Amino acid sequence: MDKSVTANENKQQALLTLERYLPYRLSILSNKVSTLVAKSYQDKFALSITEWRIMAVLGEYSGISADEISAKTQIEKSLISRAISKLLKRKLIERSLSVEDKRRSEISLSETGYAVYSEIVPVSLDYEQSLLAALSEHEQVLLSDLIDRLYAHAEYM
Amino acid sequence: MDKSVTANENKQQALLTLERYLPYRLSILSNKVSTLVAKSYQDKFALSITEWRIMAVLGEYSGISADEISAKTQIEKSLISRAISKLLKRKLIERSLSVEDKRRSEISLSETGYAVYSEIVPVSLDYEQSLLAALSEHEQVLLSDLIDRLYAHAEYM
DNA sequence: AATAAATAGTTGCAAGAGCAACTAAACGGA
DNA sequence: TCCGTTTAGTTGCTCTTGCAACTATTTATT
Repeated sequence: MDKSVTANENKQQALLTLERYLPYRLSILSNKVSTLVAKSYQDKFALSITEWRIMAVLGEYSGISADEISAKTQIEKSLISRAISKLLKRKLIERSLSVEDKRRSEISLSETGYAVYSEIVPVSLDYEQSLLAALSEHEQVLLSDLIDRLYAHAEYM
Repeated sequence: MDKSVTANENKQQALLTLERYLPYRLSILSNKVSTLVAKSYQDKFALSITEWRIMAVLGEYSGISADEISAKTQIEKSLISRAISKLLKRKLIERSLSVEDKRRSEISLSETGYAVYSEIVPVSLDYEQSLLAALSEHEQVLLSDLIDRLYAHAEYM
């Protein structure tokens, strides 16, 4: 018997074809895309995806707390805490304690951090664009919308 | 000054909004979906996502090698190797050495493994369906197509 | 046939991820 | 004001992930 003949051909069993299974396909697409983009800055700046995402939100929102970074990046707060230590050591970010709430810290990009940020952003956006070049303008908008709705629905489930 | 005011409002810098950045959005959507689906079988069968994916391909292709599983699941071969050991210990799969090629192993679901597989598949498919319920039939087809094209393009890059 | 190159699978190791326990500070009643 | 609860952040621990080195076997080259 041929090894690659499906095991289910004579069975009444519902068949799950992994290659067609949405959660799986999302996962490998996401993985491929993330590692692809990460390569564009890892050699030059030695930033992990987590670290880069933290810097990305800091580029947008300066002076926010670790918890807010966690919320915006969806990265677990212990990971944020450790990544922040690293970025502080490398002087890419700065931290000060909030006056009103001494538990809270206020984090922002340092001069160097902002320079790095400014260099990576265009590269990352270019990468996104060349990825999306596979789709028409209209399809890009569509995909964006579908992702948002799927996410909202998944969150709700 | 308001803490949440953007840091870039007065600068000529291209802005990367993480929440709108495709690689990021794909990543959190994929994560959300995977962990959601995983929950549906983890309590009952204590299978990791990796283990479940291996069993899923074995349900389709019986008697394939570790390398072929790796190719089909896109999971790194060392992870496959370790997952296989675990599944063997739990007697969910069986392994025999190929006669023609003694390096090669031929892996298939055990009786128990197939029983587990048969129980999980419908649950997983249901989950996929309830996820996709957020989209119309037409949109589902569309999404599927967009994912495929993006993936093909990313692989090509 | 002998040796080099390629392939299947395993294992070591170091980094990443995530849960949970913990400290310190702030808040919210009674 | 006092005490229980919540919140911000850190750290310990464990499991996962992924690269790279390694063994065993097979294939290719001369």
